[in-house]
Parts: sequence; structure tokens; C-alpha cells
Amino acid sequence: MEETYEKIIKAAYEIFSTEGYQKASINKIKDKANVSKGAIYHYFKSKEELYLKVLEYFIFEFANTLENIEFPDLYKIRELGLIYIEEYKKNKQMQKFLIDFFLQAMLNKKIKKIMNVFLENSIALIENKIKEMQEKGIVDKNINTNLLAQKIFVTLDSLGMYISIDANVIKPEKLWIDFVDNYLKDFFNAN
Amino acid sequence: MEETYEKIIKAAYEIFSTEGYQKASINKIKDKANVSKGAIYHYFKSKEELYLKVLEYFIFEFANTLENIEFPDLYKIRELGLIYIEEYKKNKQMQKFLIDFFLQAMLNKKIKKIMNVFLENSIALIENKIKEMQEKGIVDKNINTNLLAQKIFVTLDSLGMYISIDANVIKPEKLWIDFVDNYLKDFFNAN
Amino acid sequence: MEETYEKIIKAAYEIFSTEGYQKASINKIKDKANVSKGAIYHYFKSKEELYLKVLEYFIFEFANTLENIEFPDLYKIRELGLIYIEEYKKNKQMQKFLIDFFLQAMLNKKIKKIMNVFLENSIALIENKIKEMQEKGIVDKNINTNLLAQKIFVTLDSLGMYISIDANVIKPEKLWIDFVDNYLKDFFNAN
Amino acid sequence: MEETYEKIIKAAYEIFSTEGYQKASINKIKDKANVSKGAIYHYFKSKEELYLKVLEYFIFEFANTLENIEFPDLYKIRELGLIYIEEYKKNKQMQKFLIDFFLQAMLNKKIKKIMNVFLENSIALIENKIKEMQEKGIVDKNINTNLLAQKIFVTLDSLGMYISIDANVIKPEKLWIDFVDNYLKDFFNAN
DNA sequence: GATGAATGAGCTTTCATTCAT
DNA sequence: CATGAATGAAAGCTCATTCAT
Repeated sequence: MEETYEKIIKAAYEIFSTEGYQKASINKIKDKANVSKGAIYHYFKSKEELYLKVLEYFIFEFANTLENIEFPDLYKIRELGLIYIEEYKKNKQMQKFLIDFFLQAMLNKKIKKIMNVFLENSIALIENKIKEMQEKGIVDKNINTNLLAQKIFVTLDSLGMYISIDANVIKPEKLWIDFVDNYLKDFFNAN
Repeated sequence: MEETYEKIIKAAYEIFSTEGYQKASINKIKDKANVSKGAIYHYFKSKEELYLKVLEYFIFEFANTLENIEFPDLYKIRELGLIYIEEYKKNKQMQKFLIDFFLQAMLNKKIKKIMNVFLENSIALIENKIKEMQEKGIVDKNINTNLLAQKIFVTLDSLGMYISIDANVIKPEKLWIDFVDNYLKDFFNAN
Repeated sequence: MEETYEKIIKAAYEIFSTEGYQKASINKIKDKANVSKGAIYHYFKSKEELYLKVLEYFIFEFANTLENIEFPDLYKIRELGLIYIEEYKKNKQMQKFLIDFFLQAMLNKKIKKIMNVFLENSIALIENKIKEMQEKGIVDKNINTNLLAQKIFVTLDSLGMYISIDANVIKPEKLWIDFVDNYLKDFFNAN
Repeated sequence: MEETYEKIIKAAYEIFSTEGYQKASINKIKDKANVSKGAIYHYFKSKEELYLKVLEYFIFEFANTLENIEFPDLYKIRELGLIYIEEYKKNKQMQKFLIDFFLQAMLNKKIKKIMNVFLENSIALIENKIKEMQEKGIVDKNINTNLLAQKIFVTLDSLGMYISIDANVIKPEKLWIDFVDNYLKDFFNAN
């Protein structure tokens, strides 16, 4: 059944995101998924391949979430950021997975490639949203949409990182509000 | 001799920063350091303790570098950032080490504590530089120096991360110049 | 297959009884059993657990042997003791295992518990034999059967110990005959 | 100074008697003795030699204790045994050391030799006490003094063993009283 | 599809011992 | 006399992977 495949992917995602790729073991994954070791090797030829498939799943979910976010106006963006930060504080798992994804990208060329595609897609998605807003006249037509998208992505990404390690010197909400008010607002048309 | 201790620390730093904490093995470290396994365990009671000592060493070096950087004026800051980016592209080791430091901070409470101290100190150092500039009249007296320090640190840190994974969608130089010209310049007094 | 499990138990019993728990190594056991290290850890989660399972096996065998011994009359008991001493002199392995079992019981609470159960069962077995003899009128009806059982067990156990270290000042046969003639005979009914 | 030598012997005795020979490590001994590793190897050429010297020390102390015990009459012997059992219940260290001594005697020929000498001397000491009592007319002149000495030694030794593992099926006091009243009394002259 | 027995390399760590100082 | 740095073999154990069933 395809059920087994999905059970493995989900269990693997959980273990990878709590332990990191290296420390995660096939044994823990099989226990979490409640399948046999053989079942895992039936669907995935190695731990690395399993990780790559989990990355695919993660990236797909991530893109989906991103796609469904609406950026109607500057005020809403500020609100959304704060909600997103709140979410992060509750669920640090995704951020753990992401940071390990970065680390593995440094150590493994295949993963580096996937990371690049992931970044490209994420930024393209944000850029598209910005372009839609340009068409609606919300955002200034003369700006470099790609650079703005990069900026937004990098800002959210780095905030998430500091949240996930409970860095108490870094104040994500303040940085976010500052970012929106002192930076983003310049690209929005006054209404 | 203290020589052996330092040889181990330096070799460990190299191995940890190329392989990450989990994948790094005492065997590889001993080979790199050209010492015996026993020598490592003579100085460090476990792999974890060795890592903690390497962190200390890393943080000390990092603070030293930070302290010696001069921020005379906005133009120079822009230049310095670009040089720093160039350096990073050549030597990705430190950034790899830093990202693994983040990951380990998520998985291990002792390391999380050290990470917090590291962030506090780094931001305090930057804040001091900004205060000096305020006294010299270079920077606006009314700004929140701590938030600005956070901002600078977070920006440099996240750029370093994307550099180290050769993320080609992210253009660190452009983001840096944009950051200086559209954000930092507001805090500087016009001359 | 169950075969492997048994091969490991038997090899482990041999190594444990010739080297003692601490000196016995998984490597020696795996070589003796002709299995891989992984196979051992597939069946037993640690060296300690393996030892506990070997204890189980040993205790089962011991109880079996005890149960099959017949104590028809005083004369036969004296004979049986001598045969048993002769057996011991030839095969010191069991006694070595037993003495190490005692030592480990002092150092490890789990083993101490097992030792207690082992002693209880052994003494209960002997006590039952004595009660049967009471019913047949061979043994005096008024004696404390439990104390007598303790006495017999302790005597045999301590003799075995001195045999296994080839203590030449201790004469097990003489002590045994003395025990039967000067102590046991008082509990038997004259015929 | 000779002080160091003695500090090592005493620390080694403590560690050997709490951990057993195999598990005891030179490191733990040096920490307990508060001396350097080199100091240990200055006085003892190996762990084995150290153990042999500790055995010497132990045997000397044991003989001393034995020698100072007085056996004036049967009633006192019974009392003494009970006191001795009480002592054992409080301090199990010596018994632990003794049982490990037995185990090591099975595994190592040098230790086996020492064990034999130890047993010979202990039994000889007891035998001498019995002979003194014979001369005083307390004990029957026609008995086999050596066998009686063996009997007493074996009984006390085995009781100590069961005490040290907290064997709750074995009742040392009852066994001792039984031993005195049903066995020993036959060898004493009526008064 | 799925199981889990089995492998063996490699892991971290301990340890008795040596030796220059 | 005494130190403690250094060694390297061997310990218990983990783990990704293979494969017969």
C-alpha cells in the first residue's frame, strides 16, 4: 500500500527534524512509523534517498503554505508576520528541519542542488505575489521585485532561526516591525 | 605540553567545521591532529566536552575579529561588508561551523546556553561600536542602538549562511548594499 | 532462527564461566558462538541483558538437575554427595559461574534479585524433597524442614566453592561425610 | 615516603572491594588515594602486583582479627558468632573482597596459590585455638581438631557470603545457632 | 510488498602501562 | 620519589545495509 510509504515519510520527517540527519537512525524511524526495516529499504534504497524524498515532501508542504498566504496590504503583512512568529515559537520542528537542511546542503552536493531549487522556488513564489500586488497598484511599479522577495525571505528565514534556538537577545517581533515600518513601507504606494 | 592541547583544538575545529559535530569522529580528529586517541581523552573527557572547548575557542576568535573591525563612516561600512562577503566566499569553513553550532544548539541545552552567550556578546560588541559612533556624532543620538546592533548581526549572519551553501538565487552583495543604502543610512547623520 | 539465540546463550555461558562477567567480552563470545557482533545485539540489548538471560538458562538447568536427584535414604545421600563432589572436581565450570554470580549479585541490584529468587527456589526444591521423605517416614516428622534445606544447600554450595579453587586444606569428602554422619543422621528415623 | 605506599594499598583495597578486581581501575584508585598514576607504578609494577600486595595486607589484617578472638566456652562462641554476623550486616565490604578473591583465585594461578596459603593459615589459626581449649580441658581431647577447624571456617565463610548478598531465604543467625547447638556442642566437654 | 535476522565497519570511550621530566 | 602526558589495544555498542523467506 502507498500508506506505508507515507507513514515512513512522515515518521522520517519527525525524526530528522528532532534529531538531525546524522543522528537520526533508521531504527528510530521504523519504530516511529511502525513498519519493518525491510519496508523502508523496499521504498528507499538508502538513508540518503529517504532524506531526499523527505526534503521533497517538506518543500512541497512549504511551497503550499507559502502559496496560500495572502499579502493584501502593508498593515496585513505586519500582522501576518507577527502571527507567523507566534506560530514558530510554538512549533520549532520545521525550523530545526530547515537548519539541518542547510547544514546537509553544505556537506552533500545533491542536497545543495535541492536547496538551491528550494530557494529559487520560494523566492519566485514571493516575487509572484509582489508582482500581483504591483498589478493591483498596491506596490510601487519601479522596484526590483526579485531583490525585495530575497529580502523578505531572508528576513523571515533568519528570524525563524533565532526563534528556534530561543535566542533571548534577538527580539523577532521588534525586528519584524522595524523591517516592515522602516524598509518595506518604502516600496508600497501611499493610499 | 600545551602544544598537544592546541593541536587537538585546531584539528577538532577543522573536522567539526567540515563534517559537522555528529559526523565528525574522534578518529578523524586524532589523525588530523597527529596525536593518539588517548591524548584527546586525556585533555577532554568526551567528544561533547571537546566540542564545547572548540566553541570557546571559536567564540574567542570571533569576538576578537569583531572587536578589531572599525566602522568609521557609512561609506567604509559598505566597503567593509563587501570585503567580508568576499572573504566568506573564499573561506566557508567558519560559516559551516556556525551553522552547525546553531543546529547543535537546538539539540543540546549546554550548547544552547553557550549560543545565547555568544549572541549576547556579539551584539553587545556591535552595540558598543555604535555608541562610540554616537559620541563622535557619526550616528544619530536618538536611535535604539540595541535594535540596530541586532539588525546588523542578523543581516551579516544570514548572508554568511547563504554564501556558504552557494545559494545562487541569493545575491549577498546586492542585499548588503541595499541594506546599507535603504536602511542603515537613515541612522547616520548627514555630513 | 532460534538456533542463533541458543548458540549465543551457550557460548556466553562458557565465556562467562571461564572468565567471569567483567573479563568476558562480547568479542570472545561472538567468536565462540561463531556469530557476528550485530547478531548478539540483535537478540540482547546489552552485555548485562545477555548475562541476565544466561542466568535464566543456568538457573533452569540447575533446578532441573536438582529436581531429578532422589534422596531415598541416609546411606544413599552420603553416596550421592561423594559422587557429586567427584563430578565437581571434573567440571569446575558451573561452580566458577556460580561464584561469579554471587560476586555480580553484590555489585548489581538486578542480579541480586535474581540470586534471591534462585536461592529461594533451590531451597524450596530441597525442602519439598525432605517433606516427601517425611511422608514416607524416612525423616523425622518434627524437624524444621526449611532450616534443614538451608543447611544442605549451604553445605553443598560452600564445598563446591572450595573444590573449584583446588583448596587443598579443605577436604570436601571428609567434611561431607562428617556432615552426614554427625548432623544429618539426627533427622533421620532409625530403621 | 612510605605514607604513599600505604595510601595506595588502602585506596586499592577500598576500590577492589567495592568494584571487584576487573572493574576496579588504576584511575579510580589513584583518585581515591590522591596520588599520581606514576606513583602507583613506582611502587607496583602492574595492577596484578598491586592486587597481590593488597591481598597480603588483607590476609594480614584478617589473621590479626582472627588471632585476637577468644573462644573461652561454648556459650561465648555462640554469642561471638551472633556479634560477628551483626558486624557483617553492617560492613559488607570485606565479604565482597573475599568473594572476589575467590573468583580471581579461579582465574589466576598466582592468586590461587595465595588463596591456598590464606586458607591454610586461617584454618591453622583456628586449629591452634582449639588445641589450646583441649589443653584447658574445655574441648574433648579425642576429636580431629583440623576437621573441626575446617568446619568452623567453612561455616562462617559461607554465612558471610549469604549475608553480603542480602539473601533473605538464608537465615544466618538460625544456621549459626543450629550449628553451635547441634554440632559444636558434641565436641565440648560437659561441665 | 513486507519481515526481521544477520553482518561488519566504525563509533565513543576506557584502560593498563610507559616514560620524559 | 613523583608527576602526568601520551600511547594504542580493546571494550561495549550503533548503525546502514543486505537478503532469505
